[in-house]
Amino acid sequence: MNLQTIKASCSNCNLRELCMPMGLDDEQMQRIDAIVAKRRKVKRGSLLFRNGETFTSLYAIRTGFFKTCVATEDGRDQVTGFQMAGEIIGLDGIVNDHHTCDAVALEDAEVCIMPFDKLEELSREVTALQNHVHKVMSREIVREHGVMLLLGSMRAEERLAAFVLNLVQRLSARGFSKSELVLRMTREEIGSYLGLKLETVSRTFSKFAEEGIVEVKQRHLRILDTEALKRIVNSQQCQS
Amino acid sequence: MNLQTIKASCSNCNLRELCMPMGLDDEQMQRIDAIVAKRRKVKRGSLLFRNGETFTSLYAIRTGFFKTCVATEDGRDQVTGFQMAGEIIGLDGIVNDHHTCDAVALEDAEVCIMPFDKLEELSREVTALQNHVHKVMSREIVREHGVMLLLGSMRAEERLAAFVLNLVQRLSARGFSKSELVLRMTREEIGSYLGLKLETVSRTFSKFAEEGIVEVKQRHLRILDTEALKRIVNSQQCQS
DNA sequence: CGCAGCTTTGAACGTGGTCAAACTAGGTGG
DNA sequence: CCACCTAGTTTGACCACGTTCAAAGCTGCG
Repeated sequence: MNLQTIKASCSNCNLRELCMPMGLDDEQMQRIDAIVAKRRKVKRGSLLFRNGETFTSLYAIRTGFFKTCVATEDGRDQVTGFQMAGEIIGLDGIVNDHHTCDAVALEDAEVCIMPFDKLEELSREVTALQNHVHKVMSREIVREHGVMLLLGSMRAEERLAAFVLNLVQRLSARGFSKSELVLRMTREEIGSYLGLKLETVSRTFSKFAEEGIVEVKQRHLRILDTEALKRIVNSQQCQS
Repeated sequence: MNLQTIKASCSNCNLRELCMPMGLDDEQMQRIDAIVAKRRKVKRGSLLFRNGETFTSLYAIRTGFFKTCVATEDGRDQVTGFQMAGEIIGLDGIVNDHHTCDAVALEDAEVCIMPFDKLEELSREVTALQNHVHKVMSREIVREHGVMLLLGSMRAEERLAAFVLNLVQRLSARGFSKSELVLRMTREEIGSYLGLKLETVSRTFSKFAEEGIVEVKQRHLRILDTEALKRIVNSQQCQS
């Protein structure tokens, strides 16, 4: 268990606009600060929370990179998402007061702890916060619709192209390069997320590289032709 | 457009325990009644809301059966869920104030209209309602995790078995038979939901029928061996 | 240096997709 | 009332995409 906790402060956090509502006055900001009191460091490879664990808090990622995954009794498992700085995880725990998936840090990470009872309490008084919480949850629902579309109707190349575009888009929204990125996850984890085997992911990357669309060197990825990736995703092939 | 609206009342609705929080006092119940003021009838085949439409309300299904589906520009589309009485639809619209999927009635239906601004307002005062809204959204997130697991890691037979078991479980929770059901959707819609082609759905039903697991007669389905279906879903075949 | 974990690549195979045709049920109009 | 039409379903034959199994290569770390 990794329980190192540190005092947090949203008011002077540069990720504020990503995980908090906008247009709050000083008093409201302070009240949020009071609630998001602590941070927690999570070492690469260790869990922020695990399936079955009691749910108490949502977590805002400050630094680092996570995957969430669900599992069946018979040992199957499925990566349900990759999360980066500014994103909120733990929403799955609200229904039944315990988590239904694992959250694993793919690199050393730090999260802000947001106790959910306090969050509910405050969002009864701060309308902007209430609305924000609703939007965060709805956004997650819409994101998952997109993943279902991907898993249900796309071919391997389309899936991987969509995946890369999505990653680079989120990274560029955080000030990183639009054309270069380091994959924080293994081929197997990408495959699990995309409903493919790791060999297929590897092969498809190689194919993209042969075609001059990307440069792949292990986990390092350079995008040479973004438009080609977009064309692959929107290829009318599966017109039905 | 189908705008027939009728006065609603949650307080004496027999689906109350499905779509509303429990343990409310009379005053709270009345305030909810005041908000869920109207119902709307939706004819088989017509839309409750469509992609792009402005979001104003959530809908609680009173009678009937819906599908929701998302689409890409290039004509691909994906059924993201089937919803029945007591379930809430429209959550996708909260993030961006407009819907991102279509909701189609698969049989004549009636829904209760819950204006979302009013719902937010009241849930600031009625804690049980606030908590309920959060749980409804979280439940949808968890459900979608399950679909992702299905689409990402199961084979055709496993998917269809899981689908049938899920349907019959939800129906039996509403007082219907555990062994007999009428499919409200086409093979194509089932296929879209499960990431399979309609022919595969048909073939797999036939296979189950040959094996004596179910009896299939068009849309009418009788389950002869529930345990066999469960075994198919939990088959360790994809042990990885 | 040597080992473990991850990745790449090849060859053979199988599940599910594609295309096509026949069949069924339900609704409409002559 | 039956003939017809449409939408949906079933079944067959063939094919392709992605999986499986296997081996070799790369990278980083103790």
